[in-house]
Amino acid sequence: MRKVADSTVRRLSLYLRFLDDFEGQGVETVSSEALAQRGGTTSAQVRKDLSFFGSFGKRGLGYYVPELAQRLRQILGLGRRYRVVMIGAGKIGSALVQYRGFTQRGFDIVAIFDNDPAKIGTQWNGLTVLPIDRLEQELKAQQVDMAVLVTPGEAAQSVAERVVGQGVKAILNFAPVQLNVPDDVVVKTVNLALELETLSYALTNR
Amino acid sequence: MRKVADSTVRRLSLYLRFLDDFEGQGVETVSSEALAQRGGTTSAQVRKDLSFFGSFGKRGLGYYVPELAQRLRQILGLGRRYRVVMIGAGKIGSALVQYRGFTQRGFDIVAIFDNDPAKIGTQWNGLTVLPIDRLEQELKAQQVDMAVLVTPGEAAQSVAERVVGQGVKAILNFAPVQLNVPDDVVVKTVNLALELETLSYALTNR
DNA sequence: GTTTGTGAAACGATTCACAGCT
DNA sequence: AGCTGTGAATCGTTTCACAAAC
Repeated sequence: MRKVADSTVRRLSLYLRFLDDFEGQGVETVSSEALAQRGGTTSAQVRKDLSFFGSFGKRGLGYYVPELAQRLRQILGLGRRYRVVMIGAGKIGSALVQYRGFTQRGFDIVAIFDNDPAKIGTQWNGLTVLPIDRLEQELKAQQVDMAVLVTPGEAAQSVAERVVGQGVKAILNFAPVQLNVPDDVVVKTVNLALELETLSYALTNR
Repeated sequence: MRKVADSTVRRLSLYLRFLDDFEGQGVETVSSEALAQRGGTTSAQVRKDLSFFGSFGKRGLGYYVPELAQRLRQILGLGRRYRVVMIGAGKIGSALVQYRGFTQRGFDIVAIFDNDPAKIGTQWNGLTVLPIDRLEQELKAQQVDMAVLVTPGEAAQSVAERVVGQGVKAILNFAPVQLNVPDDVVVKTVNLALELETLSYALTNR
């Protein structure tokens, strides 16, 4: 089952959200065409995406909404909760800590770190901001699945190395730099400046 | 020059950041290989990316750092400033308003809207939060290039239609929904839940 | 009759490899 | 000799189209 395109996984995640909506509206079955329309893609694309993982539909009928949702949750690894540490208690970090979607989707923030003495010791959503020196100690003390990096660009690589050194295998990176990590570590970078620049490109070239 | 892949544009934006670094270090020329290494890609990729827009290098030598940087700024449409409105003065909105990278890269936030009476009238980084009812009026009064949407999911589509109705052609969307807009409007969606789910997928399937 | 699941075809992006310039 | 610029080859993804299932 290896080697499924990133674009496919992202679409699965979208489909799951649509299924949740459909389920909320009491819809029982859904066709690949209906999912496609909601997601701005084609029915063939939907079926192909799903086909990498099995065949979940009934011909002539479509997919049972709750069943397909359940399958997708399983495929995406959402049948469990994840323990997440946040590194950087600045503006974006603070917004993320309070973001409901995190917890709702199964991601629990279990520690927050910063190196600013003014922030260390303050309370964020029930968690005390810890000094960054305590990073290794805390990662050893509690099992952690992911790190969210919200540090300045200069600090990001070194922090990444420290969390990777403690066995963390997934990083969500908001620092505007390209992180260098071993092959068995997954990094997703969200780079705002880059998104803005693709918009400015699109506005310019029309 | 039409029809350049999104992935190409994103890489150009990365290269530009590397060139800024190189320039800061006083490096005068740079090879496609050097840029490639910094960006985790290949020299052929770098040259192909640039070749869509012209030939900026000298054979046997590489590229003049300041010249190539200048060219990339031009290609990406960064030779001017953009006027941006922010819609939604919640946690993420507030973090974004204060984010330095916005202004640094040429994007000026010129108005902020919300529908929460508790927020309307408060000051955000020198701007007064306006009631969302004033949206059309303000968009008419001042030329605006982009809208950043930081509303709840339910509100996003309707707000998008309102800004598009006033002629805005670019939207940066942080609401976790798929926006439906006319073909001549560009939307970039940053969907946190989706990024988290690709990470969880990656952690699960190894 | 409807809709899935999937090989095959079409399309698009990346990599190769080398001729041509400096 | 070194490095770019670019057609040609390769690889990966999306779309087509239809037989099989209900």
